[in-house]
Amino acid sequence: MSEIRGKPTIKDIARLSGASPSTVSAVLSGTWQARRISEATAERIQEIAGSQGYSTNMQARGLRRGRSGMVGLILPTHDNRFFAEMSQSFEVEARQRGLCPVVVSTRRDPNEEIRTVGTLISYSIESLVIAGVSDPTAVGDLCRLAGVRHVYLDLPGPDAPSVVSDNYAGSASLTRAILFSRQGHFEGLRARPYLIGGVVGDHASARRIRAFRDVVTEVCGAIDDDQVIACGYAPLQARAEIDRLVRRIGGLPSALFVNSLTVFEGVITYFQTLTAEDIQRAAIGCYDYDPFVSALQFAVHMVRQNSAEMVARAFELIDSGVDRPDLIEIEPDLIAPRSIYDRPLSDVG
Amino acid sequence: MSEIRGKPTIKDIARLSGASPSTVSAVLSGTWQARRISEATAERIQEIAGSQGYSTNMQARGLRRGRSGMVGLILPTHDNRFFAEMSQSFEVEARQRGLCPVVVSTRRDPNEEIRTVGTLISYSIESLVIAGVSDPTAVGDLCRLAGVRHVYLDLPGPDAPSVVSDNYAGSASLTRAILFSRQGHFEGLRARPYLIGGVVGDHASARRIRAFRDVVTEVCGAIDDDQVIACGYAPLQARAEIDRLVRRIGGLPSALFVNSLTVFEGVITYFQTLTAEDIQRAAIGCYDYDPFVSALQFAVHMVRQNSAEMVARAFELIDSGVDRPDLIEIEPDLIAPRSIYDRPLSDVG
DNA sequence: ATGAAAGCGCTAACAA
DNA sequence: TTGTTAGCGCTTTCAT
Repeated sequence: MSEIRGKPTIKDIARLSGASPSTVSAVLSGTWQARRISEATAERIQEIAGSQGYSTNMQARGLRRGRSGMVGLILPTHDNRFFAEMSQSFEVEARQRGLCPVVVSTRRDPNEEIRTVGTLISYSIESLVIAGVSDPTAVGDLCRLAGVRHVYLDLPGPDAPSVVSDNYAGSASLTRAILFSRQGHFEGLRARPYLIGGVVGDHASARRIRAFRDVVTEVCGAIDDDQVIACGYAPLQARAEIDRLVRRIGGLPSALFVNSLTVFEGVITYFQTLTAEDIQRAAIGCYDYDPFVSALQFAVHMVRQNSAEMVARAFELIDSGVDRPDLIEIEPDLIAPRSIYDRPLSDVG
Repeated sequence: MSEIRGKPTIKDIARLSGASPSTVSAVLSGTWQARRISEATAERIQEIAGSQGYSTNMQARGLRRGRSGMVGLILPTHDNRFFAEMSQSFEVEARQRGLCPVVVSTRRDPNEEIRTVGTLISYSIESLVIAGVSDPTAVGDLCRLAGVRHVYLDLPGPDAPSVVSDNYAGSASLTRAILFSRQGHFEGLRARPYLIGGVVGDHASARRIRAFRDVVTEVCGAIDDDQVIACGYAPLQARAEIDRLVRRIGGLPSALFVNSLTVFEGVITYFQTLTAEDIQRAAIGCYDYDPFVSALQFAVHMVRQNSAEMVARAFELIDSGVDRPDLIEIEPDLIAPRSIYDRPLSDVG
């Protein structure tokens, strides 16, 4: 029994089994049926490989085959229920395909985005799911140059297929929900509904804002530009803006549409300075879902994007090799306040 | 100007620049000072590489150098504020070191754990941070066999250094906090404090439970075994157990120590069936922090583990090459109810 | 049914 | 200061 220095390689297994490296390779990579290697040989090799603790060196395989077996997911941040759910689904889909999932966050920072995509390309990522980057064009260019198949998620990109939430439909439902659960006794500017958060330039916000405007116009008869406060997604900014709004109109409005969880974090921060009654009088909606938000001291209508479905569709697009910049919209669910228990909980802890 | 078929390689740049592949390699991998290559040559090569959109093939480099430049983090789930914060810190630390972070979740599933670690090893991961796996011994064995440096996080392992929260201290503070904010008018079994969640066998739970018992004994004079319900970390299980408890003792107890966010998710699920008054009468504590929990309709004392510090220490251990199974404990913070705003918000959205 | 040999892109001796 | 060469571990024709 000859000694092996480090991790066993195909050569070691070949020597130990009396077969050639190429035979061992075929057996260990599962292509031995096609190469018509005898079952006996295959079993012997697998036996030895197992007992030696052999595991394929994916760097070598990747180099030789010209691909790596890795798929990437780019997120703005892990620290958010919506994106975290995406990660979970992404891992499931990747593993189902025998691929290695690599999830990275880039904090909506354009430099970080291109640097990170560059890194992934260096590692010969096979395909990339791009969720919520700030500069899809730059990222897409990099991918195209490197021949990396890619799909946009959540926010569409210009040069490849995109899977997004049906932002118009979701926003329309949410807007209706908060409008119809408004309470009376609001006067002046406070009687009007407001939307806070998001970036006017981005597709999701644009659609959500349009739906908000449409529904508000339909229900209330009119809408002013200042009822839409697209102050980005950062909590701190949102807090400042909600503060300004409250000062300007003399209190919370009758209805408030909060455009994403991160914005909601900022808003809730500000709410702590108000009394519970003040808050409870307002009808609050949030485009995105978090189970704990479901249980807050005031009712929050939420839109839960179907991240599992979105990720699944993204993978289908990658599998099928489509690269036209189609836009696929997935309808989200409207979640009634305090209805956390209508949906199955995760059994993971 | 000669044509290049696919992605440019070092050979292409060599040809284009009139230098040799090894010179190009030295320049492009930043070791050219040591090789005393002239600044002029270096600049010329960098120029050309830039204009050709060259990027290092990390699979080739990794294969040649015998390491990959990747570090891994194994989590139970992304879908949890504590672990999500870990991911964020992990990425920062990894990138600071020029490494590529790979974060994967394994859902506390022993098979998934070993399969995933196997995959990472196949990819020649350089080191691994292992947070909250169910079978540290199996995972550690794999790493050791493959010569992968590793550090345990959150839950200690037997064969390598571990960085964990100071569970005893954190739990003692939290227990005190809820005991001292109990309200009167509880009789019989309901007057007693209870702890729910966790696994008796695991280090974190063991320490937290011990502290809970010590402090309860100190403050209340005694504690019964049935005041500790170590029912695992799964939300569904926790819901069932809290339900049983309430039936058994006739309502919520005066004080409830919830051992982790996932358990809290289950508990809050059950709370929805109670009235706000019922809940508000109980003093609730949660070992772990979530900003939205801070804003619930009832006060929750929380322990916020210092995940940034924990991750930083884990990397220091990896950097320094220590592999004795030392245990490093990082003191967590006690967060008073509704004090979300004492801490800086993320500015990421 | 199996082996020999070339080569993926890069780096590190060793030469010059 | 730079070039030549060998080889990391694997896969894949092509031969037999």
